Amino acid sequence: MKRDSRLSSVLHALLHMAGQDRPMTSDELAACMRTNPVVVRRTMGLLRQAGLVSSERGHSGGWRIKADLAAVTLRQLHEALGEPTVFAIGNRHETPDCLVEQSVNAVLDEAFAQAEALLLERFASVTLADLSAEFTRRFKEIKAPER
Amino acid sequence: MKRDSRLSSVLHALLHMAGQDRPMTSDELAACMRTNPVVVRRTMGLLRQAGLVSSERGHSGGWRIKADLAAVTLRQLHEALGEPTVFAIGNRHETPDCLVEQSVNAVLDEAFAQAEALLLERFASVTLADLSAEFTRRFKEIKAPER
DNA sequence: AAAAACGTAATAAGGTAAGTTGCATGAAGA
DNA sequence: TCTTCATGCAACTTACCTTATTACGTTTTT
Repeated sequence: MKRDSRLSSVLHALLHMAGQDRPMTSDELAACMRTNPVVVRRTMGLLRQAGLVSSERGHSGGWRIKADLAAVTLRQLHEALGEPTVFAIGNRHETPDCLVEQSVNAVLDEAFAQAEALLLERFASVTLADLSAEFTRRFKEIKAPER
Repeated sequence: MKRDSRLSSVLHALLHMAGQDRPMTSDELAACMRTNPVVVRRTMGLLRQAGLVSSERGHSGGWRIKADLAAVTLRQLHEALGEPTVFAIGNRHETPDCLVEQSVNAVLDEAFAQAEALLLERFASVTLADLSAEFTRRFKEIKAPER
């Protein structure tokens, strides 16, 4: 199954943008992420709708982070992307007539709901600032390994 | 996104089989699940490889549950199906060069790993017997509602 | 005016689960 | 033994979804 990698993509993009003072263009971000600038616009457009980034057209235009890095959680980004389906596994029929299947669905749904709740809770606990710190930590580790 | 519904399917099938003394044919199961008998054979074949069901050919052949209902967990079934990918969301690149992307991946992977662990733990805690009991409960509730 | 950038719609490409067809094989019953 | 009913299996098709691409319009700066 083809997995939705937009959350991963926008995080990558936002962290690169965070290190810049000037706006970054869709072409620059696309080059970073090995994708197409139109895909970048489409995805970043969703973040703009959520008020997390802004875009400017014309010369020296591009994308800018609008929010405080410490105030943006992965969960907000997930929501900005339209809360895409989390699981690649699911029930065969959503509202079956068969009582057996209803029972199966109920039990599976409960398990999936718990796992999704945990995932979203984890997402809510991580901010862009945290990610940035994680990057800094890794960067230092590479420059001064085996301390 | 197209979701893998085989776990849901086999649970449905197994519960129907559990209520029967005779083997059930792929055609019968396919009719229950509104699918194709070949799909049933493909999926049930995986359970047979795991030793959970047996199949017999020819007249009065079909599928039978080999194991004790109380001894088979959803997790075992998930494993029998080849442990299909749980999440519909994932990293853009699995082993990126970019240190930023590595950091993003690491944090996301951690969250996904926790959620998957919880899901599998839930799966491990539910047996076919539990599902059967859930069905019985629902069945009684319908026959004697608002007690 | 030209160049650089985003905005958006429409379409193609690529991958995966599920569905379908066809034929071989084996077991039971007439 | 012959027919029927069942699984086994391979090959192919269909459906759907994400991502990529193409094309054109619009806005802003130089």
